[in-house]
Amino acid sequence: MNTILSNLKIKVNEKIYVKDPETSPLGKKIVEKSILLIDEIGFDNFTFKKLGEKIGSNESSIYRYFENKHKLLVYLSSWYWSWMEYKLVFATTNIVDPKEKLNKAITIVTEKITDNANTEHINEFILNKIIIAEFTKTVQTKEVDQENKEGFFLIYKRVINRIVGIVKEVNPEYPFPKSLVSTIVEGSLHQHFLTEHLKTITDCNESVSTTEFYLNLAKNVLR
Amino acid sequence: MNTILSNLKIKVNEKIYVKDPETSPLGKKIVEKSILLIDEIGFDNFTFKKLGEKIGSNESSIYRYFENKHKLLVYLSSWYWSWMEYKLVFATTNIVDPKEKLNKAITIVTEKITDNANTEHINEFILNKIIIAEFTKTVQTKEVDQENKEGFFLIYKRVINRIVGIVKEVNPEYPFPKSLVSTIVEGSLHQHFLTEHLKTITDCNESVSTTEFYLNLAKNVLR
DNA sequence: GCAAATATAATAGTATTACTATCAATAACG
DNA sequence: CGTTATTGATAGTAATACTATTATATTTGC
Repeated sequence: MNTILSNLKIKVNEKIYVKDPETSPLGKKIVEKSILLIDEIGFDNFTFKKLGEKIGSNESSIYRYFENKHKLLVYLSSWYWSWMEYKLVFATTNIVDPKEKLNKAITIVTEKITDNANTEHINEFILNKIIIAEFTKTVQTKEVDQENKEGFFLIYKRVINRIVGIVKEVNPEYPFPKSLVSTIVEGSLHQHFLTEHLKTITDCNESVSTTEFYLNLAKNVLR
Repeated sequence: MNTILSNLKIKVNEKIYVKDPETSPLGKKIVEKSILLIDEIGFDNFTFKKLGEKIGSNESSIYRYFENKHKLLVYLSSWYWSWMEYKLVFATTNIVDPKEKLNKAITIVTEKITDNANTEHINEFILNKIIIAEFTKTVQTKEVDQENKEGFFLIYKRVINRIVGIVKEVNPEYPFPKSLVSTIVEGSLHQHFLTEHLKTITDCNESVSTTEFYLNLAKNVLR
């Protein structure tokens, strides 16, 4: 899979950026180093000025790619969920048994990323850390309805609904497939966060356990 | 219950504030109006200057109560979860059957607040809206470990673990009680958010449905 | 190979945010 | 009635979140 992914260009909604960062070395550097810097100091403390210093480039140059740091985070999230979608499709095609397919899908979206799947300038391991720590901030803003209308969260919603399709195959009678999947996807990010920071309210302790919890949950709910 | 609650003073960790807002009219006004203003413009756009204008008071006076807006939000959250804890305790004492007790508990924490339980200066209906929209921001910061050590999230964790106790009564064999409860509590806030803003990835549409979904989920998982 | 177009860097500047400090005015309390 | 605590007003600083302008590279198209 690695080789396939390394050749694949992940498409992100054009409205998210001013100029496509994939089209220039500086753009790629912005993406690459912003991931590292957000992980290092947190999104709240992250500024374009600090990023400029980090990449030896000018603040104003970064503004030519992204309007503001919020949009940059939306871009990184979109990239992440787009990447997830590819992983999902790859892992589930040709599997006939719906239950097995669902287990694969849940595993993909709930497991912690431990390896870096060699996309040249994007460190998936660290990007996953950012998504765990900051993803809800991309949607939880006053502008969510406007941005949703503009398609900023399309890929995320598509990932959810792809899994919803599998859930319906497993049990067409189950009345809450969408809520179940959005609970699993969002919830697993939250469980990873708790594992790291608020250990007393989670049973998950390594990468395996969060996935185990949700595999068990889905099995029980859909039988 | 309303009358009991209106007499009750909810206790919040002293480290969260500079001066206890409950001890003065200005303090109460800060709490009251900050809830309205955060709901109105969102936490990201909320500033002490704007709040000062809104309450006809000086920015610097607000700083005498709260170090910064983050701490104010942590205060509001603590108040909210403390209130939840009271509601939980009231609704579940004297119920013998663990299953019934759990159903009551899940209902309390997952239902949308529709009435204002007459705490003089706090509008619980709007506070609930803020928690839905902004709660994760209180924990998802770079300072979470330090603040957790200082006990900023104690009440929240106590609410979770109180319900965990009931889950264990219902099914002592179930291996993930903490993750289940933290998924339900956090997840229900998320579902309420989706219902409001990203309707295509949730089945919940009114207050009832979110609770129904989680009641059903818990029943299936714990049988 | 050179002109034209494009991308980047450097600098400056503005409005807002997130505070801190100081001092005067007022209210509360014993 | 005087002390103390509380609030208000003003000022000031450093950082943030940008925008605008101009100079300098770099690319590319003919």
